[in-house]
Amino acid sequence: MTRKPPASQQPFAAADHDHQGCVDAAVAAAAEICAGRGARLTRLRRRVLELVWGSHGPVGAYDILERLGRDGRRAAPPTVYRALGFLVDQGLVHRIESRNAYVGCPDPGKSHVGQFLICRVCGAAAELDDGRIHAAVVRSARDVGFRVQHQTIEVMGLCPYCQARWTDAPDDG
Amino acid sequence: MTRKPPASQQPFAAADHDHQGCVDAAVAAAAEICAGRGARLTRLRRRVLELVWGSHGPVGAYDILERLGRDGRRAAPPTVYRALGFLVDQGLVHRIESRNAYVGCPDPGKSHVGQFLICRVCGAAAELDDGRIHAAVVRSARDVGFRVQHQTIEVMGLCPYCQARWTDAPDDG
DNA sequence: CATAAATTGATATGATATATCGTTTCATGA
DNA sequence: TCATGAAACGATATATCATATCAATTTATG
Repeated sequence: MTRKPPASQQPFAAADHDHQGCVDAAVAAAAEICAGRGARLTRLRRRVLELVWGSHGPVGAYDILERLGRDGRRAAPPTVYRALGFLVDQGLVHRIESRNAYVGCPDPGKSHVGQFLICRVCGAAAELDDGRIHAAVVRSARDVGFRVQHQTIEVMGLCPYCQARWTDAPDDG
Repeated sequence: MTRKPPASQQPFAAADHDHQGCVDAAVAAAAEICAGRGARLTRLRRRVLELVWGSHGPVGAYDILERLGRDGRRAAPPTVYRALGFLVDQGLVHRIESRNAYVGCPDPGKSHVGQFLICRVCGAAAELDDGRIHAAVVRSARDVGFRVQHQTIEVMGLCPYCQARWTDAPDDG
């Protein structure tokens, strides 16, 4: 190991982390997963995945579209949405409903029902996979006769790095 | 009591419930809350609230716009969004992020950090206010150094009434 | 009533997402 | 190799959701 651990091992990445390592790890993991499933991680899809991983925060589809344009590739919205759809279907990317945006899954081999923590200051997102939260939701739903199929859990607040500089905001627990 | 209990006392309303009672109760509660705060529940805002309460499911802003048009009132999108903004600010209506839609709060005097259960079949939404879920999220976030400010919890699945007729779907817990 | 603030109307535009159909690429087998 | 069908992609148009801006109206209050 000559570089810092990838994001998959830390909920929030430090400001000075080796982000290219995150991108490379995500692409490598995606390639392996797709190969194992016979799913085609085409050049376009790989590029969109890289662009989603351009930061640790959720990225809008039109941001990706614009960056594709800078590559010299002429792309229209359906091109991006189809690629994102593929990546979401494969569990490589998650959609953040409260932002209409997309974020890379830091551990696509495992969780696909995660909870997202999103920093209001720096925009970084962390994905948790806390079985206690999941179970608490299922249990509470069952108490009222509801059968859970999918959970959307998106939490806004302050990441550890931003709390140090922004400590006057009210919290919620 | 000559009518069935309003939705505020049942997480999911039966198909044959007295829905006008739900609407009336919501408007009455809203009027009382606004009066107590010096907030103005104008005719437009009251009408939008009624339209949000047109069903127990989330309603889109443009659906409300169209229904306002049927009233004979000429309305443009900002009119609806401003009214919805007021109602959301007052805690009378909640936005469902995963649907880009709005649903009436069945108990606006109390919870404003609820969890939503939304039926995939009939579209009905129920609002929970389960402190255990809330606490589980806050605790798990705190474990990774994250300070929670707002939680968005939206759960898709099958309501009790629809499960009886649609029991072959996979669940998530 | 005068006035200022709040609300609403009206126009334009921005932001996000999908339907549709034609073309290209790719895996597969004759 | 190359025919073939399926998958992916390009391109155009349009649907859907939301806000910026400024003018007109209504409302609370002195």
